[in-house]
Amino acid sequence: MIRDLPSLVLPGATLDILKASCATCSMHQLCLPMGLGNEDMDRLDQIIGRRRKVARGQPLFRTGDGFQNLYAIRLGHFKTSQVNRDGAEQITGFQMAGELLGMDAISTDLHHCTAVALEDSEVCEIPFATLQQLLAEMPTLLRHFHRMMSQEITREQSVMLLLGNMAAQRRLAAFLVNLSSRYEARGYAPNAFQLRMSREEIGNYLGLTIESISRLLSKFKKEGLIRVSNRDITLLEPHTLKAITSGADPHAVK
Amino acid sequence: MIRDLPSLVLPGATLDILKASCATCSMHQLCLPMGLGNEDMDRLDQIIGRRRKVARGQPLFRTGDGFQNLYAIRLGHFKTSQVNRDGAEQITGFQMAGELLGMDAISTDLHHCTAVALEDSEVCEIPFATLQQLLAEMPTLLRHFHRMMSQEITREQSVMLLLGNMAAQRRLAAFLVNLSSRYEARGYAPNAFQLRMSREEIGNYLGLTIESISRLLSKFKKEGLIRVSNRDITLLEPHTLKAITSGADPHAVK
DNA sequence: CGTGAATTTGACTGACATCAACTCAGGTGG
DNA sequence: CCACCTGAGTTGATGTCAGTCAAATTCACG
Repeated sequence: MIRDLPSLVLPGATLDILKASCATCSMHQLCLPMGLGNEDMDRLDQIIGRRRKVARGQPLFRTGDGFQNLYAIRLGHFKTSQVNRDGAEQITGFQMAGELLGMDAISTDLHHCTAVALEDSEVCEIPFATLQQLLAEMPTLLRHFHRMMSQEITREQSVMLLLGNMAAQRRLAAFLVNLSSRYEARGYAPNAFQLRMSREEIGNYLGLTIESISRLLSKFKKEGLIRVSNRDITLLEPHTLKAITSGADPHAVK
Repeated sequence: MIRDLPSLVLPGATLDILKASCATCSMHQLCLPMGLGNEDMDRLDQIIGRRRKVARGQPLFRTGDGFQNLYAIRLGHFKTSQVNRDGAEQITGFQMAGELLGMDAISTDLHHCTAVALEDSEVCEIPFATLQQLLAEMPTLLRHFHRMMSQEITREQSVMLLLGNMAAQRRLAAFLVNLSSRYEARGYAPNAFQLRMSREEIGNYLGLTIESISRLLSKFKKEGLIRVSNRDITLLEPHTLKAITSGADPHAVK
């Protein structure tokens, strides 16, 4: 009845995209595997604007900025966050190479969140006006673009799921499992990677405090589920972590 | 610096759409105010499929169903929810007349959530395949469709904001204020309306228990902020409620 | 009216936050 | 090369908000 939703696992989109690369970008989501011919690909390349480097800690765009471009991350990691009226930041997502930033700005022509590089990064600017023209001419591209927006919606729903009814350790497990699957989809080792974000940022994203994150990581470590050293993480028992994500008691399993 | 984001207030999209009506639907979001000529409108009308009635408690679609149509709500209210692997429901949104359902299914051609009518309702089926063809021919419609998807993304981000860092009474205040603004946008009284969902559903949506919802409603009532009788709600001090939404202490204000 | 469901209210508990002290890594300058 | 400094992270003690459990009340509907 309940399918093995990719959406249960956190965000970031589980796209198997990125399989094709384009001249300018070497990889970005719009270079989908789904039947873009070479000719189409070339035309797409043309609209991919210049590359842009963003240094660690620098914003790619801010809440309230006018909307000109979408951005395909070529290299590096970003976080997107909103700021509450009382000044509290809420991180709404972490994005990595191959993911697309800025889709929330389409509705009002203003960015609704701020995107900041977590490390020195590089993006491709995609002028939205140009993209639109192209979409009208290329049905396959249009369809793909819609899939990507829809996927973003699904991703966010799964975060709502997490924030709405998961206990702290489930949230963290889901977070780790999600990162793992995204790295795997990109061809990296799924069970050993570097966290690009601070404990504080993880906590913010998961609706927990920095201390809770720290304690939970220690707990997982003590239980032999992971190895942690600073920001280096190794998932020793990804299967158990997935079980925790699904609500299983860590001790009941195993 | 921080704009008065509609997104801070919960979901549901604050669109001022619905201003135009179309023959089949009397109203739906695709009949945007933004410059659809009569001719375009007629063509749009043609693809709006048949109306469909959905009785209270009945699903419009379920998680895992194949994706055929988008649905514009013509009359009534719906909730969308996902089910966790351990069987717990998480409500991801409440939708009312003039809002669009099903956009999360575009990515995989499968519905990722279940939509259930909260009361006897009526929707317009919009066959997505047909819509797609039309989008390719009508740039204004395409642009509008993108806005709507983007708006859904923004809406969900604001729910994440709420679930991630708001205390219980802020969540409830935000929920009430959001409903209020959506009714207002539809031409209904903004400060007196009927809740279409149970306390349990509200609690589920806001990540709280039914008891918490009940207590908070009682508290707001005691403080003179609202009048409650069963599902009839009157916002007596919408301004104060908005202040609570933004993090102000209810007693500090006024 | 009567019966079951929904809601309210109260007492208690627990998970996570808060506050505070401490450790550690990495960088800087002498 | 080492002493120092700073910010990130860890760990512990304590507090509190919202959850849990339970009972009372009201509501919906036959």
